[in-house]
Amino acid sequence: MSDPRRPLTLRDVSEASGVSEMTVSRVLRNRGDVSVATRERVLEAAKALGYVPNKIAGALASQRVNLVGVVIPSLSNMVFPEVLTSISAVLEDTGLQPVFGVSNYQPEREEAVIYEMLSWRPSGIIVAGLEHTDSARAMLENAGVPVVEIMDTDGSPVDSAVGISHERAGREMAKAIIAAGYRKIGFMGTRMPNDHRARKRLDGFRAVLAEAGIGLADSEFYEGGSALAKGREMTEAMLTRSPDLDFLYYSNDMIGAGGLLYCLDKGIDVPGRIGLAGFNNVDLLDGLPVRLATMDACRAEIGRQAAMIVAGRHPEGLIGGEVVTLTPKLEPGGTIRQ
Amino acid sequence: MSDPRRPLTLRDVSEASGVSEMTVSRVLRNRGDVSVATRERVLEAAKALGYVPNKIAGALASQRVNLVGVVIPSLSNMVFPEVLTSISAVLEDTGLQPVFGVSNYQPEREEAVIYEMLSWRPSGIIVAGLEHTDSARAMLENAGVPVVEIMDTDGSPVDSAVGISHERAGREMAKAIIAAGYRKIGFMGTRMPNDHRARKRLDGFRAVLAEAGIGLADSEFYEGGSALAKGREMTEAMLTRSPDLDFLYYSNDMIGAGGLLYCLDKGIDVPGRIGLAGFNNVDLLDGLPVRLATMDACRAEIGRQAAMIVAGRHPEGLIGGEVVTLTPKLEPGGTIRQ
DNA sequence: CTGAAAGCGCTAACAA
DNA sequence: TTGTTAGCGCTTTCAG
Repeated sequence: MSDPRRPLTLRDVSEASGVSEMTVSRVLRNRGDVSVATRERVLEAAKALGYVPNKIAGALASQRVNLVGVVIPSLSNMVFPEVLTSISAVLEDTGLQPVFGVSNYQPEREEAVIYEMLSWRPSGIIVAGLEHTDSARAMLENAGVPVVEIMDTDGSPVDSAVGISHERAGREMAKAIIAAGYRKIGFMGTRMPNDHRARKRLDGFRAVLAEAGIGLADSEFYEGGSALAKGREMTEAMLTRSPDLDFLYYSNDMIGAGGLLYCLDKGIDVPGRIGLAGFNNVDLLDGLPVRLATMDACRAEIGRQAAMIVAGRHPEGLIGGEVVTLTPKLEPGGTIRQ
Repeated sequence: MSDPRRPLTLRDVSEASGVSEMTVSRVLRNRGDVSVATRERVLEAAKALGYVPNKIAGALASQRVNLVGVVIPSLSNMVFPEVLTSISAVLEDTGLQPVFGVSNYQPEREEAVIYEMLSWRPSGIIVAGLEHTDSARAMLENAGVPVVEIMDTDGSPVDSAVGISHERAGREMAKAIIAAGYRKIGFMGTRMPNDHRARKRLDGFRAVLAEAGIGLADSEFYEGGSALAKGREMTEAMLTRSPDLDFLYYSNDMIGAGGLLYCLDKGIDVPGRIGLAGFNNVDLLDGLPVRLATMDACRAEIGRQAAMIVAGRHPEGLIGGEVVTLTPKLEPGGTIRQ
């Protein structure tokens, strides 16, 4: 050994086992026929040396990369880790490996992440949302690999899409609330110009209210901090300044849960005096004293289907263009009058 | 164009701009001196074509990869996404790119993830915990790049480590509880043989109790499901079968929060009749009606320092071996008697 | 079943 | 400032 810290190569294994590099390569990839004796000799040598194949070289030579890029806006949202988990689970059996990137809800950052990912020539890309910079969209269109946009289907996908209509989710919730007899409705959500899905839900929600001849009686937006605490604070503030509200619609379950805990604390009659609803159907809700009304965002199913689309596509014979629109289910819980 | 879907290469940009491949490469990497005129011509051509450099080829040629592998046990734990976020934030300015992998608390799975990562020859590896399969440990030792083990420092790191002593965290909590006068103590946690950190905390906790001549009066372990709901259920069950308990120690804040909500619900006097404590100091606690006693796991700081160690190391001049032990802070909240 | 030759797309090193 | 030449470590292809 000239330099003990030089990374090992196929050649080292070849020399150690007295077999050609080519045959070593075949053994290590389980490709082609190799005699049992040779195979064992090679495996033994590779293990003894602690050889780890160099996928960079392998990928360059074979023009094949077992990576799937996954771009999401945030990790702290609790929603995305769940999608990632279901993507991982599906890809596990396919030999594909997910690689995650986070855009922090910034379009330019997303563009940079997509560029970086494409430069590794992945087998596919999964990206949250349909809104991208022109440049990012162009890159995705020209990538020559399956592109699946997830979470949302209100818009024009680059290629395939799996998600729900957030506009419709907002509409359905508004309908249910009105049907239950609530009329003075307040809204709380994040102040994030680039959270298009939250915006679409609010748009749909407002549209139905407008059709019913009522408007949002109050609304408030927050940023940063603990969502549960924010929900509590905002609810207190809103009920103080608009005491006649009879319903609070939250853009996510965490702030909704905060609001619910506040109301229970104060002994406010829920859902009699006031109703509450969130969005996402996160696990957390199971542990609350009263179940918050919510709408399931189908996160696990979205991840599953997106991964299957990416995995199922052969590099050749690209068809693409599937759009899967899942239907979110309203979970009335115990915070909407029956 | 022969095949419109053939990925573009440097050669395409070279031909389109009338400049050699080498010069194009220099422009695209901002390396070496290139005249302004040439540079602009190249940039224009690259942009017009929509060229995305092939990092696989680049990495093979330069023997340099700007990737840092990050291996964590779980994404659903709420703790790890936060560590990832702080790692990302630090690496952002260094030109390094984190690549995440999840082991699901399975040693063999972790070994596979590490193997896969090393096969891409990353610039460094960050891995949660000090316990690995022999084979994984050997791979990390021979990787020839900085390896930082995070979260825990109770053990022998492969190279560097940044974390807290969970054994000590358990001890400190036990001391505080005993000092507050509690004597009949129950414990609840996850049933995960491979969650070494939770185990170490419990070990330390028990050791102090033993020194004080008291044992755990009751304990229960769960798996799966919503942690908040599990905390609620387990607490109800435990208080029913052991009504004389005066303290409940939870292995994480989520189940602790569930237990706290249960107690508040039932009108149990906290912390008078019974005290409660969790671990991690998650954001969520801010929104609870009463703040749960907990201990900060220093997640953000751990991620920050680990990323800095990986980033600060030059491939040559590897020193390694830093061990940073942070000191978790006890947050008494409102669930331990003063 | 095994091996030799030719390159994958890029960059280090050197030359002009 | 620009270009040329040789690989990086592997796999494809073709020949034994």
